[in-house]
Amino acid sequence: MEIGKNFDHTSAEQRWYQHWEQRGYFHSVPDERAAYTITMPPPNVTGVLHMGHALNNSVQDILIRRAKAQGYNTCWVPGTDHASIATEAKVVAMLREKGIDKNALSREEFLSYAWEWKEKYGGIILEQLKRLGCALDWERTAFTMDEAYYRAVIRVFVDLYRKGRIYRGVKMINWDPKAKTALSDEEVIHKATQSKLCYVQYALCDQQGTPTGGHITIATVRPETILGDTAVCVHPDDPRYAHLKGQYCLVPLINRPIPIIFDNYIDLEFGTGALKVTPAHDINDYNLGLKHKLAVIDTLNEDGTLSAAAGMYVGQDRFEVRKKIVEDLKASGNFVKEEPYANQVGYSERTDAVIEPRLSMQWWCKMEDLAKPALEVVMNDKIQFHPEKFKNTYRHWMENIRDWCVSRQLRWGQRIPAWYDTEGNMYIGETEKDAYEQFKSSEAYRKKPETVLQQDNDCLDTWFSSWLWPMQVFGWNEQPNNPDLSYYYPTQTLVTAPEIIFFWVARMVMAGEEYLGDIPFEKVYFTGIVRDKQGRKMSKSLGNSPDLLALIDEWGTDAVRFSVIIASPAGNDLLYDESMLLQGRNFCNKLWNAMKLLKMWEERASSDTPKLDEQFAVQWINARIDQSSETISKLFESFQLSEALKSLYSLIWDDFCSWYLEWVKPAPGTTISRHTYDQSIAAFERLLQLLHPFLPFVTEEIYQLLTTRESGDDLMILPLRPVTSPNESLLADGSKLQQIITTIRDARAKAGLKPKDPIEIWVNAPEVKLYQERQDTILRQTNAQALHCTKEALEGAISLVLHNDKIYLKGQQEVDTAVQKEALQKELDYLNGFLKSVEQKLNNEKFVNNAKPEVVNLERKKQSDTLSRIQTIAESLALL
RNA sequence: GGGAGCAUAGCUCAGCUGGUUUAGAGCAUCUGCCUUACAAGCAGAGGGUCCGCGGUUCGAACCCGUGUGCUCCCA
Repeated sequence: MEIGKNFDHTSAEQRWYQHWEQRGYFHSVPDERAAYTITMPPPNVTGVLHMGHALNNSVQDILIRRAKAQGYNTCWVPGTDHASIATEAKVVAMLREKGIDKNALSREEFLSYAWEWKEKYGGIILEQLKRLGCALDWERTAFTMDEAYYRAVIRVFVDLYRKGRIYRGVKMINWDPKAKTALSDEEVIHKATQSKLCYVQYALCDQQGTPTGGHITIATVRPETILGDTAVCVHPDDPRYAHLKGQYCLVPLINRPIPIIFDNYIDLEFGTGALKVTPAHDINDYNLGLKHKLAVIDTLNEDGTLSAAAGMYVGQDRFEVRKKIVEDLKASGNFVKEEPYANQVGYSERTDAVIEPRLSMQWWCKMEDLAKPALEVVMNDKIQFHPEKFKNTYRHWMENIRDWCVSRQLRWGQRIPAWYDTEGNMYIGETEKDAYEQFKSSEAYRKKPETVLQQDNDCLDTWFSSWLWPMQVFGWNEQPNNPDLSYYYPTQTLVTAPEIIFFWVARMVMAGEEYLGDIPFEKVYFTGIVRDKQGRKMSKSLGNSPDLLALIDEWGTDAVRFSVIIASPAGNDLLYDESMLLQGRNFCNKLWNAMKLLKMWEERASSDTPKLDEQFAVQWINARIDQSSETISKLFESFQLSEALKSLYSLIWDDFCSWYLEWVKPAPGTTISRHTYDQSIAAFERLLQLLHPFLPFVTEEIYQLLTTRESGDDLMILPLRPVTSPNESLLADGSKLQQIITTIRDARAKAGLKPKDPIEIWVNAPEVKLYQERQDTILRQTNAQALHCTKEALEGAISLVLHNDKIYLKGQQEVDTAVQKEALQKELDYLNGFLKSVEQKLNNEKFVNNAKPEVVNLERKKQSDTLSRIQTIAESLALL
């Protein structure tokens, strides 16, 4: 195969993904190995790949590929979430385009459109994950509305109902008038909003509504709710209103008499200290209403227009009415004034409509008992959170948990398995047949056996299905003891965004504990939030999220993965900067070129015994790889993937390419020993293997091109060798050799010597072994002609000091002693300053007495090292 | 209003239970190189009041207090 100038990501990505899949590397079946399992957070079936998915799934893929190389039986389960609100909105919009009104359709008709939509668009995001290189077990792809999954959700609902944890009741809920559905507290986004605080006066009256003279002024930001007022409340200790005990006042415009009540809930400082009470439209007012047994007048329809109960403005939008009523209050003389007021207003996460607190009959799940064990397993680290700080967030929520509103006024989802007879009696069962069985033994049946039961119209919250994800993807409902579930559950790691810690993470823990008596995952890694360069969260509405597939097309998957991972330190936000793509692509190219270089040597390999310098280089690079492997293992344990990638980047670029390959590179016209060549290939393979989880395509492609492989010899499944401790003395020698070379190059550059200007090196050092043994390498790397050891100072030479070694360089030009002096003097000044700080410590009795002996010894060693360096430099300086 | 977190080079971040230096890396910047793998490159360099103030300690980027600024979560 012809090797191109650069890495061609387009063909490599297609080829290798297909190859891995065909070879069955993605699929897992239980065996004797330990399992490493991840169930992917199912993206919305409506979704398309965005930066958040790219980060999240790159991380999971890295963990999976690494675990596979470590010998685990890895299983990464893909799937999608039916996303009731988002999908229903999409389907409604599609119908509207076709000129079809959702409400004109029967449930069955609507659902058939919804399924049609799902079949057509629902798999897009999963296909996109293939482009990202994700090693997913496609044979296990799950969907939260699959038939079996549906049954599991219904079973859990019925079970919780029978345990008394699920109940039906009227409560104040967050109503989304646009989607016409209830939202949980978690789906409401509070935003600071500039509102107007209106002061309105209510005329005082008697119980019958006859004005008694005078009035009371209230303040409100929601004047349109005035028509639903059923009381005015003041603080019992407020002297301004003490005389109004037992009195009434009139609701403006409609002149309904309402009582003035007293409650210390009132904030004396706010507004006028008098609060209008609208139990139907405010949660606090609702609670006041319960306490004082106030009437409830619901003045709003489900679409946010005013209802007949309002008596005025019927059918008009709440925000229109807010404007109109102010005008009408002005006309009626009730309006006092208005002032600007900054408050928090709730918006729907899905539709961005202003949330309306609304009383409504909903299904609820009691959380207290479920929360208890779920809190405990996180607090005692049976489930580990990374970063740990999220334990606090988790505990805070769990300890203040409120009942979960599990019903949604939608059709797309699991329909609530409750049936009603004509008298409103309720029968809960997994099937309609169950419900009829119950009905048949009821009093209602005896009276009216011909009754047709009606099923509840609502469906369940999507999270009420996804909380079963890690169990149900392995067929929990069909058979709780099935081999897959026993083998893969608990899963090892969950990778998700902190935003859904309550929605999803907490609830999965609850479901796992409740139904399997075990945690669903051992570790949770929370990734950061993806932000743009300016620090703004990437979102569809801001339009600041790049088109991922376009990025992949242009830069390649590996470069995209590189850019995403390198910029996201464990658990911190990711500030996405496209310049990282360039770095990623250049890195792929660097690898490509290293391969090209090695391949060029192949035909120059000889049967000669390796030179000593080659042997050293091979041993050294392997020691460096040993050392990095150890570091990387530790970094993986704490999910420090960006650090791991950085260390690999530098190991490959600096140590392998810039140092190692130069050290073993055969001079033009000469050969390389076969042994060294093979060892170089082997070292490169080790590097590719370590890098593979991060950049799967370029590494596999190069691995395959490096040498002829047997079928099935693929990098993706190559077992990683166990971590061994590096040979420290080799590392020290390598590092010293690098310093010698860098010091000489630096001096050359500073002295204005061109790379081609010949020089000779003299070394006056206490220990010259390394200089002598690695002479060839030093000469080649510094473009020097000869290296001599000496015990004398050399006059008229460039004078350098490295630790305690004096190095002299002699070229053909005169040496500028002034520059030399300046450099040495600068170094001397630094060392003197340093020595002073060390001696300050050592002269401090308290330090010598209190500090640990090894710390004191360290300071002593610093002192003597520095003293001898100072002496060495002073000597060199004296000769200039 | 309640809670959590952050502040280190121009940018993004490391810096473990306080002691290997007068604080590191990548990117960006500057200088010199078209050296036959790579200019998508090579060889070098410069760059910091570790947010301010106070305290604990023989010793503080690190611990405590406080102020300032920012972010997130909850109400």
